[in-house]
Amino acid sequence: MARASYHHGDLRNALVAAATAAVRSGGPGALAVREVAREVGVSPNAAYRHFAGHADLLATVAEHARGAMGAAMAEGLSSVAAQDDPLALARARLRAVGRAYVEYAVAEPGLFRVAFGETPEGPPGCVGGPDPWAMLQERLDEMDAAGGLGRRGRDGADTVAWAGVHGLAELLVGPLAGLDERARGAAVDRLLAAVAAGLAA
Amino acid sequence: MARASYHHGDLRNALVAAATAAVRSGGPGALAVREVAREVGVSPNAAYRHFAGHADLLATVAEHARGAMGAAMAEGLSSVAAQDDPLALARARLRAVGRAYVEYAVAEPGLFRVAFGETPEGPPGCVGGPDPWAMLQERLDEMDAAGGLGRRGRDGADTVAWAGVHGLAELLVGPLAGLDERARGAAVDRLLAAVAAGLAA
DNA sequence: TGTACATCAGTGAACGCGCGTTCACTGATGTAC
DNA sequence: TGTACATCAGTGAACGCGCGTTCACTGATGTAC
Repeated sequence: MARASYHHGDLRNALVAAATAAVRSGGPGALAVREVAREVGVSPNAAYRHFAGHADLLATVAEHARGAMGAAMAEGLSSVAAQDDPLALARARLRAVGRAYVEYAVAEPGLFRVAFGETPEGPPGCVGGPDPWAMLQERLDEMDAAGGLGRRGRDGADTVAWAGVHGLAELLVGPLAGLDERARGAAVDRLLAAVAAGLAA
Repeated sequence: MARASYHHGDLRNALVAAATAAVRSGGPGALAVREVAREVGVSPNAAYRHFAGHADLLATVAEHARGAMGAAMAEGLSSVAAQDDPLALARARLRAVGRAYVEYAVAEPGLFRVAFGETPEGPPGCVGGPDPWAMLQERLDEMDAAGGLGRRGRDGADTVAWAGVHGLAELLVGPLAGLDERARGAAVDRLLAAVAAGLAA
């Protein structure tokens, strides 16, 4: 794995990849500039040629994690069967992105934490995939157009939907880790149904 | 602040208090055994007379934080006006504990994070106040008795309710910090309504 | 009521560690002529 | 086509730091007789 030449050639990407791997297996706290550099086979200070520092590297990992989340949601969305009833379709599409969100969190707890955790002052941003937040907005617009949002309408529907899905994801990754896959699936189903019902009321 | 005698007299509590203050202002990552000891005016290793180590101290802080959350919920509950309609009452009581949950999180983000964050292998536990989870269960039992849980009934209602409220709390403390108080209040109201509607469906 | 002694709750010093970051430097690359 | 030179992307060594934890020890407390 030792590189032949003095110049790495793709150090920035290599650093991001190694940093992502660290966060993936140990969460945000597991990211250390020195260790990432070591992993890539480069001296610690080489990283400073590509990132302002630790916080910058972590923020970059978060951007990529959000992109990956968006990609997972897009994939979930793409497998929703077409349907004549526009409301049923809109609901199915909203469910699909919601389910993908939770499943991504469970599959990648470390990346999930860094993607949507303490966001210190930075604009969200998103690299390598569609923006999860924008995808949610589109689903809710569809719901609205299909008449799936009740008395309270479109305003604030985004926060409700995001909160439900995000909360379940957090619980499944934290206090409710330990639920087996069956129980987890049931919880996801019930929560998604409740969100739809809550929005329709 | 220097203590007169060689023995502190109440070191364990003093350490917990200092540790709580540290977490309160900087989150879980801000807890350091040495600094806590310094704060209390005691040598670092004195802490090891009362706690197995860093993790034990942090877990103790988390227990107290959960107790404080339970206390906040109990207080919210106690101010719900009596009412003839049992279903309306049950809903009001559920809303009250839910609102208190979110408000506690916003008021004490550091403690909230440690209370319900990564729970590494320990049983939850709860000191200094009622158990939040138990309080939620009771509310849902009341909802059930009053006929407020719809087709899907009591099973899994706890996860749905907790997820909604917990998710909103996380968002308000993370990506949606920055919402002003008015917008936050509206989001809480709408979410609580959606949860009730979701459970009733 | 006094005293010997076990126990407990602290101290002081040190261990080894890995971190983020900066300094002055050098090997490699590519561009202008 | 060749060469001087600016620029870029790395290196090596060191800075100071604070951490968790352990060691052998000592001052204070309380209990049995």
